[in-house]
Amino acid sequence: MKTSLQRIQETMKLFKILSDQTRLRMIALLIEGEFCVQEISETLHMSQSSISHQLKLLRDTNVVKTRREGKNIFYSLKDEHIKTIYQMGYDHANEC
Amino acid sequence: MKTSLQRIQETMKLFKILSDQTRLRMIALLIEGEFCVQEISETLHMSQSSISHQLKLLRDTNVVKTRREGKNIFYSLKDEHIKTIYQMGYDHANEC
DNA sequence: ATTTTATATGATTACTCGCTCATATGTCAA
DNA sequence: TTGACATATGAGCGAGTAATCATATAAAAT
Repeated sequence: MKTSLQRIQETMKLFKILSDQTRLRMIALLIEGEFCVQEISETLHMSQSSISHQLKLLRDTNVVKTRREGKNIFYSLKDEHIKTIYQMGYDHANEC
Repeated sequence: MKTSLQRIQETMKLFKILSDQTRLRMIALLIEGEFCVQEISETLHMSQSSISHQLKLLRDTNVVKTRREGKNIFYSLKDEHIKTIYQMGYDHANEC
């Protein structure tokens, strides 16, 4: 049985994942489909290392899943939840 | 005309506001109604100063509005948007 | 087997952010 | 107008975090 405070902590963690520009850009990209690390890195114009670090965060919080294909590892959104919340936040933040 | 990156920045700012436990507890409280600073302070068991600092952030980002009544200043949610997003995040974070 | 390519990860650093303390501002009462 | 109460705010500190650099792991190619 979770306490009210624990539930708010879970909520906080979810929003924290979404409160970074790099991660949001990744999510926005992954909404479009499945991409490997170097594709993400090139698309966002960021180093392979920082992309990998952020992807690890998204993996650890169950936002994305991976699939290996040879040397490449392909990332995609784990489910539609994050997509829904992202789009809702996006719309609200930009409708004014 | 906003660029795609600017829109993501706006989205990031919105989620950033929601990515703190104290602010989430405040929002959860203000969903219930209108409260003055000391009421919020007592309810959350936090100092008047930290509450005021966080309320300033919520004011500056148009999440809450204020109303003075004598020595007290009453805070309430500015619109239903934040409430909707908060509840969606809350539900998603806690449904598993 | 060695090299090349793709990805992951530990350590370091610079920066951000939330709390606390002290103090300022504002309102009302005596 | 002085004091008490309510709120706001600036400075400083400590904790967390995102990018970088260097290096490790893993798969494929030669």
